[in-house]
Amino acid sequence: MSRDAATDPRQEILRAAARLFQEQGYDATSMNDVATALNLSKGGLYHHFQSKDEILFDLMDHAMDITQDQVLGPVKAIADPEQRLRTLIRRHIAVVLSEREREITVMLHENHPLSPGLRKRINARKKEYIHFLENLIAEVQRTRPAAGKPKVTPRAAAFALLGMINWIYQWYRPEGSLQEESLVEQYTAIFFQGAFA
Amino acid sequence: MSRDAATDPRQEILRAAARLFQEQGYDATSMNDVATALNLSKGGLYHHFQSKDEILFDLMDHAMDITQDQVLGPVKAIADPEQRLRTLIRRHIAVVLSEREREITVMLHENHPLSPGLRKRINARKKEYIHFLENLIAEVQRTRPAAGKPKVTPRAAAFALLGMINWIYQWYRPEGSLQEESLVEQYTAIFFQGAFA
DNA sequence: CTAAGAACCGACCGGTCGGTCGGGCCGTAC
DNA sequence: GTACGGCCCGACCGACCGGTCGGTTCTTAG
Repeated sequence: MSRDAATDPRQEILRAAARLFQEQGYDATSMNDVATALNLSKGGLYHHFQSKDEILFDLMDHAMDITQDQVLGPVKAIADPEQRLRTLIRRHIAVVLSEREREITVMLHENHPLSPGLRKRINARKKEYIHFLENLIAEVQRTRPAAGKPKVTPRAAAFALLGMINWIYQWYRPEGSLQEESLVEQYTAIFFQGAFA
Repeated sequence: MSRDAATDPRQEILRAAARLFQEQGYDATSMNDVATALNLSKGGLYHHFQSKDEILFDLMDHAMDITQDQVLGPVKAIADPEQRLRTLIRRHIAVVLSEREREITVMLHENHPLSPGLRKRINARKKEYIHFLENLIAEVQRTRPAAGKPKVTPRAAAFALLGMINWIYQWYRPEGSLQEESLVEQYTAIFFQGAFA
């Protein structure tokens, strides 16, 4: 039978590594740090992973899985384009802020040179997300009869939205005054109507 | 008499280091790399800087100087709040995209642990920028009589705008189809009226 | 019980890193 | 001339890194 996810050693290692990479950065975290955090020796750690890069890749790939499951999947089930976009914003912010899903911020920040093959796989998944968002924005634009033709291309709008949200990890502190729910509403308002509506 | 800026060895070193840090990252760039890029030995390099951290700090401090000179300074001279904000967006984007000012992206991306004292100085300058932007947005909100009270706080709007712009370095390629002028107009439009105006 | 394989340990390796140091070169002052 | 300081070289150091390896312990199937 398959492994219980809670005690699968690879999953545990990935969780610990994600925490350390997020706190100290990938380069500043040694394999010894990861092993020690798990009450393991470095040799023991290498029994489960072949290399440090493999850990990073698995982490990033897992981060894309999370995005797929928590954002893209649920969102695709929504019929109305505008509601679909609003939900995407809400869920994307939720994933970035999630304490449990530290892989996401690691993936957003680290751009350590993986082997070209692995790098391509991650980039392909990122691009898939961008294109989905781009198409979704284009769809919403079509349902909203603007006065003239819209000034903003779906592509630029997609990058702007991703920037707004993906930058949050740089300044957000859970103990701060700006809470998740308020953030979702305000960012949604800015993207749909601007900061001065 | 004071040094000519073009031949000041410290400035030359900072330029070279900025280029390498941007291309390969701070950790992945050795002092030997920096020295070699300048046809210098590592020992010679250490004649001008005491440590690698000192280079990084000077780089970041210089990046804040550039922001001061190229963005904050010129913008403060503009009387009309809305024009002031529009110019800030334009100039902030210009600085992030500037090929000559690589210090900026290094500062945006690297968060290597500097000594607490140095770190505080950089953070203080960043906060000063944020507060200026926050106040400017509040001022524009006052000049624009919104229907009800504005839904968006100046603080959230400031972070959203900074995220949009500071994230650009993650995806922008000068040879791409989206050019600086178009980017400025579209980002400005999104921030003022949303993506669907 | 035994045997086998997974899990793990800890010593170790080659290499690289940031940083040091003693000394050499060279323009300038006297 | 010579003494001196700025500038620079290149050999070197200790620490640490990612990764390896031979061997030990634990688990489990038969």
